[in-house]
Amino acid sequence: MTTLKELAKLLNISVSTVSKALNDSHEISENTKKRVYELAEKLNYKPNRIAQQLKTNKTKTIGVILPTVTNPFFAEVLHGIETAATSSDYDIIVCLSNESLGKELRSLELLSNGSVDGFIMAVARESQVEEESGHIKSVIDNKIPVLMFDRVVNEIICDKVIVDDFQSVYEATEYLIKKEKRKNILLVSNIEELSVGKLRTKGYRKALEEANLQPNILKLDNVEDVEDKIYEYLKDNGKTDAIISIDHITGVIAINMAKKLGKSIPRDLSVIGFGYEHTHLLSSPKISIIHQKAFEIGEMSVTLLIDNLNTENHTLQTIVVPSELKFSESTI
Amino acid sequence: MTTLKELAKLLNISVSTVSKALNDSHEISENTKKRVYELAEKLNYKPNRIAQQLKTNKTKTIGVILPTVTNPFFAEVLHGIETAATSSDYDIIVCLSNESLGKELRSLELLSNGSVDGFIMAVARESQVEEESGHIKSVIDNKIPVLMFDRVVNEIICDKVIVDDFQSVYEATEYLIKKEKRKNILLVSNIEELSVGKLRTKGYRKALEEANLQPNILKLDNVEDVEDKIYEYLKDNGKTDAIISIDHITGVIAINMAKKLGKSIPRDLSVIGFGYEHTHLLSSPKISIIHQKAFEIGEMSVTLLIDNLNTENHTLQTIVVPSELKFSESTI
DNA sequence: TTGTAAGCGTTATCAC
DNA sequence: GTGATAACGCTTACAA
Repeated sequence: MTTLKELAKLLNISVSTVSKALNDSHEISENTKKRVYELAEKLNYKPNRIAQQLKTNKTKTIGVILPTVTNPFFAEVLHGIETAATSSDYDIIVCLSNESLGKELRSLELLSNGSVDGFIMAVARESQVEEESGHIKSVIDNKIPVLMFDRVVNEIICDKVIVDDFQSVYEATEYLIKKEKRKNILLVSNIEELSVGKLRTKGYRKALEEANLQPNILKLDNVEDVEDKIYEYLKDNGKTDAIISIDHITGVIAINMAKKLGKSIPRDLSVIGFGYEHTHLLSSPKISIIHQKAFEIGEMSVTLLIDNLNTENHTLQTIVVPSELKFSESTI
Repeated sequence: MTTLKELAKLLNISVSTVSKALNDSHEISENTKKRVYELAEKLNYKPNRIAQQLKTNKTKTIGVILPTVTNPFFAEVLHGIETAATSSDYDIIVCLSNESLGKELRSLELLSNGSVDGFIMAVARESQVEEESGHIKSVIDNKIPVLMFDRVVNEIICDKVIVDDFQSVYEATEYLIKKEKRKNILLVSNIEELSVGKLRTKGYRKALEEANLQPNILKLDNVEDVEDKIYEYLKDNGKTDAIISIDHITGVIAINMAKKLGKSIPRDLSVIGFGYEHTHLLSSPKISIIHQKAFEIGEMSVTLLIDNLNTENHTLQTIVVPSELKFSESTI
């Protein structure tokens, strides 16, 4: 790679002159600038990023720690993060915790050595279950800003971008009760142990309580037997007239199982699930979805973190990104 | 952040002694080492990564450029890449081209300034359509190793990790013809312009040709009207007795549409699609899938690239990762 | 307008 | 066993 030194030597001027010329300093004559530009162009000179980082003590890099990226929600958030970061001239280093506390901890530690200016993260499942967050606190204590999104830790004070988990499910449930006159609404959940899962279930319970209806919750822990479990439940509980799935997959499966049992959707059964960009394409009849604005969550996270990095008196805040209830044509 | 200098000052010894002690040099006395270790531990000293990178001229970072990450295939590849990179002590900087040539070009350029030791990439759709690859060649000419996976450019000579696109579809088609005695096999495709799409279609054609059957190809360009197009096709072509989808989404939709038309699967219609980890969960009856080993592709890519980075006489190679034909219970 | 020199935090060479 | 010094490539007072 071409360096300033090489350019300087070839042009018979000093390194600092070259540096200033390339930074378009007013100190340098137009003539010299021109000579420098041309040679730099010719030799395809690019300032060494590492050296700049060392000098300025800024990496312009964000560490992004995600539980997984095969879940479309996190994939879409990553998309938003990458887009916003790029447009602010930041790079992102991505680590996947695979829902493991240990991996999350190691990633944070490894990148806390000057590799990144700050972190954007969603807490690993294990960290939430174990209620362990000392590793995150320690990063913040070391003056490296952290932003948490979606799955957050209440005890930790930092910027947060969250979804209206409680509210969206509350409203969806209320809609089923009031508009569609449903009385036996089943909640299907495979994320009960996550902060977001708890909030969503809470929203469901609240709406039912207000209508004096009984909650029915089907907890699933193993993705592989979801089909059977739902099928059995629907067979044994013929009165079920609506299903709310609080994840992005069991809703589609519920529709398939209901069809298998000869139920007409949405006449006999309404189904609302969480979903993202293409979820609706995969079910027929179309599932109604609570659409989390994952891309926007990613974008907002970057904006907020960068503000924290660049603003002297940044005030920590929690932003709630409202979800959008998207009714399928057939349900409405 | 604590630096060597600070440790040195506090211990009243020189920076170089501290450095050597921390690197467990035999030159340093056990006693000194102990004092250094303890203070470093206490002050949570971590060697500044940027300084090390500048010194060694190695970033231990891989630039990963993906067309998108909301496609489960690329998400899973990324998972494999992250896993393998982490276990080899490499970080990854992720850029998404969003299928755009311009973005791909800018990402490559931006990271070619010493930010990464090498690249792993799948070419953007636009780059393939426009047959533009000068930007990639120029990176390689600058002595930065590039590894391409899945979507590759034949003209560029570099390490490659690819899928057996031709072979897998050829075999799947052959299976439908010979074992299931299907005669009217439809190929559904929304990736016709990609190198991988062309290869898959070729495999299909070859198998049909050998059996003296006519190809029927339904090209879809807009995800939103896939349902209607498939529905119409199946309605107008009642003799269709098998469908091969060469992407990861239209197969599931085809099953839904066939059911809507009252067809029995797999009796009236066999469906084989491309799929990944959880694809089969989303359809009922279960779709048969050509399972691309996305995670392994990611892992292999990292292994091969790192070998290139660290081996003096690395020989460029192309690795083919065979797919696995997974028949649903109901089809077999 | 240009150049000198110090410094970012680390490692490595060489002297003491 | 320990320390002084230079170097990686860049930026930036300060000097000329």
